[in-house]
Amino acid sequence: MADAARPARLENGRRDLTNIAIDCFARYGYKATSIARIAEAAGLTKGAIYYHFRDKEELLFAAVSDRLTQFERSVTAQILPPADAGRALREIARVCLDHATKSNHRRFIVTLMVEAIDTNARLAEQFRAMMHRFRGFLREIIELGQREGSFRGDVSASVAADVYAGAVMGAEIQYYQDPESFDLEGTVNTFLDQYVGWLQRDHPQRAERR
Amino acid sequence: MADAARPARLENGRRDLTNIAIDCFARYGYKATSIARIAEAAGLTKGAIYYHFRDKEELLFAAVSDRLTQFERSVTAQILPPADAGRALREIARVCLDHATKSNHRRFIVTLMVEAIDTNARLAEQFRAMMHRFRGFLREIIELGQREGSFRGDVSASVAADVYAGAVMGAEIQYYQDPESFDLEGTVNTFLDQYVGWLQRDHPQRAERR
Amino acid sequence: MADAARPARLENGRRDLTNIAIDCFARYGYKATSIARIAEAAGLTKGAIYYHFRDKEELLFAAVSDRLTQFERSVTAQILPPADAGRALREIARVCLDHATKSNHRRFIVTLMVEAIDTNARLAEQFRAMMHRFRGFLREIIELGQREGSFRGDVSASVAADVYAGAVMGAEIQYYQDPESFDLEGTVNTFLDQYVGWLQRDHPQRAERR
Amino acid sequence: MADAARPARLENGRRDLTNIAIDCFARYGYKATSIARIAEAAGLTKGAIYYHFRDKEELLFAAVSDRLTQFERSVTAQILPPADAGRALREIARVCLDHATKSNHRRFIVTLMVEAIDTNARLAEQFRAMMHRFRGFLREIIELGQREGSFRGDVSASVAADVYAGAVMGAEIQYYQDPESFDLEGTVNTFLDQYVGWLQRDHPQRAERR
DNA sequence: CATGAATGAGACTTCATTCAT
DNA sequence: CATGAATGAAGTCTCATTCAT
Repeated sequence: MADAARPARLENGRRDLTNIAIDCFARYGYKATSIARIAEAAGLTKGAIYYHFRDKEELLFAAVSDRLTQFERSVTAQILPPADAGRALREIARVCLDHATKSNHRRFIVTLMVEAIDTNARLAEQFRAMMHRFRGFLREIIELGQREGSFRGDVSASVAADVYAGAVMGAEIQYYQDPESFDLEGTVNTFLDQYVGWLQRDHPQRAERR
Repeated sequence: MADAARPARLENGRRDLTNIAIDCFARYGYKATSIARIAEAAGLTKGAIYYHFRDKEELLFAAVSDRLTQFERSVTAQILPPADAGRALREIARVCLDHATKSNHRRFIVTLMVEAIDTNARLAEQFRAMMHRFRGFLREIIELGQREGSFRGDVSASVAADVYAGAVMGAEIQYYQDPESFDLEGTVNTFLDQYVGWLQRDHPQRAERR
Repeated sequence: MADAARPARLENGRRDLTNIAIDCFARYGYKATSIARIAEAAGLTKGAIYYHFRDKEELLFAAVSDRLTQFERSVTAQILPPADAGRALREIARVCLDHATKSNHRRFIVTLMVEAIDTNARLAEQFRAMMHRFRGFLREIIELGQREGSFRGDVSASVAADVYAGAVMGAEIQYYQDPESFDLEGTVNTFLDQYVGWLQRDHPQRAERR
Repeated sequence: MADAARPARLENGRRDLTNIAIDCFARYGYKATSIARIAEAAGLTKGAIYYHFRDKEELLFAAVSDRLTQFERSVTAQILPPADAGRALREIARVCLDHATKSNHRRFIVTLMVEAIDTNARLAEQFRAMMHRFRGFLREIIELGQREGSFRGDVSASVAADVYAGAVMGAEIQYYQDPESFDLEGTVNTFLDQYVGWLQRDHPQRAERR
């Protein structure tokens, strides 16, 4: 199709392809992104893709793994060392919001995470694991705060982590759904105020019921 | 899902079909559910489906509308009249959890809500509107609490509603992702304690130091 | 679908339907006109059409027969009695042009006449017969002219009729193809001048040098 | 139609396919020719057709373009240089009759040309353009005759071209409609006698009225 | 007479995937 | 490594037609 001298667009095979692929996936959705589209975006033919990846699914998997790794790195990298647990929780939320608003990749990942639940077992497992690690990371921070004494000790760090993860993700989704009018930052900040306030309140004596 | 004894032929045309359809969609996902599959499940031929619905998309739309209406009804019906704002918020969450755990329809709806964002403009709009109504409903309850004096007046009822909606939805998604090991009820209850506690604290009458 | 009191649109079944049908056919073409479309245009349901006509094809056949009859009537009615053969030929052309430019029915008929050739044997036969009658009619006029002595006797009236029929039809088609810029009237008039001139020239009584 | 020995697999992709396709179209009509039929005739699968052509329509378009080009080539090739304008007009008619009687492709083209008018805008435009070129070609020949002095100068070369094109096409259609009994050659020859005679008659003084 | 529901066959089209060169 | 050509299965949709009520 391309005659004569076409500047070879790719140099390191797989890696470049996953980047291009996730771009396409993020723009059109997984199903609606045909191999042909990715191939075209990469300046290759479909056959070439199959040299690098057994499957469309494997391509997706690789692409998602890439992004996930990047995300996890950017969370842990910027947080450590978490001198102050409260501040750390705010930092993590900031990183999430950053990702959420700066490109559509994060949005695709979240979308896919939900989609994959009943669609792609292998991917679902990967996401499950990622969320598991994420919540584990949060839990550690909360436990740290508890050990430090800045966080109350009468709450399950584990459940608290779940609440946090859910609140941030739920806010994100509302934002994706309606970016024009949903105030993502305000919502998350309000949540953080309330959440961190709750964790820091030190009334072991005052039992919460139910 | 199909109630009791279905007499080989459908009687309520569209209505029955949307029920059957959403069952299939919920089990296999939208894309993976072929018209043929729905037709078979309904004991009809493909053509019959197209007699009732112009499109696969319209069938989805109708099916989703049905469910949404049902959900909204079950929320408003069981809540009104909301004598006590705090209790009302807990009730709503209970209804959501109920739907979330009793059938896969709700799960499908939530999944689809995310999927549709970049996939189906008309549906996305419907979900946007539904979420809008839902948050509006929550906001009214919160404002009621504020007027009653049981909720603090120094927070934006609107943002508070967003926080609530996000936290519940985020928890649900984590549960859908990992129903075996994610403690949905615990997470939501913990959130509610903290959230309602936050709303009830600090209102004029009740002095608070620090 | 139609509730309560709908003003019965049709009174004499078949006849009304053929009129409506040919309107649709002329607008969208035969294949592209579904029974549903005709039914809707008639304010009926598909089933009702099948009460009156065995087939879509029969409906077309009946509709075409109607039009053809009308056309033939309008040709013979306005021509008779053909005092002057030359003038009669001009009259006939005028009638054709009239039909050609005043509605899209004639255009549909011509289109269909060509289409039907390899598509619909029964219809093709009907058109063949119609053209046969038309050419026969022309031939008679020419023979009349020959007997009268106003037309030359050394040409086959039959072939002359064929030439005439073809020239008019060919002009029409060019016009249908490009109504904006094809000068139908001019073309046919020029043809008639030349054709009638040819028929009138050289006949025995009327000496002609060179 | 496919020349000589086709080695089980096609070699010239598109070109071969257009040939096979037009064969099918000419035999069964456009609508009645399914992609499956063409694929089978080509010894390929449906998918292969879609590799080469985006659409059934594009396949038709390509096939028609091919034929049209061939026709135009065979007209211009065999005519040039038109030493004698009168003879050239007879030659062109001969080429048309040749095409008309030797294969059903020409017949299909003419049929389609009429069908396409209200059915396929792009194709209609192509036919319009072709007819435009054809009439232009004829006009030039007539003008040549006029400059040479062998044709009378008091007629519009343009309208004369239209008359010629229509008469030949109209004769053809009558022939297609009834090949057994319609005398195509006789009709066209009679027309040519009369037409060329008319053009050659040099009476500027003898005005034709209306 | 007419309707509404349903059928069934077939059409077009898409796409992941394969493979010889 | 890469391409171009091809496959084959599946999917969505259309439509003439039938029939019980």
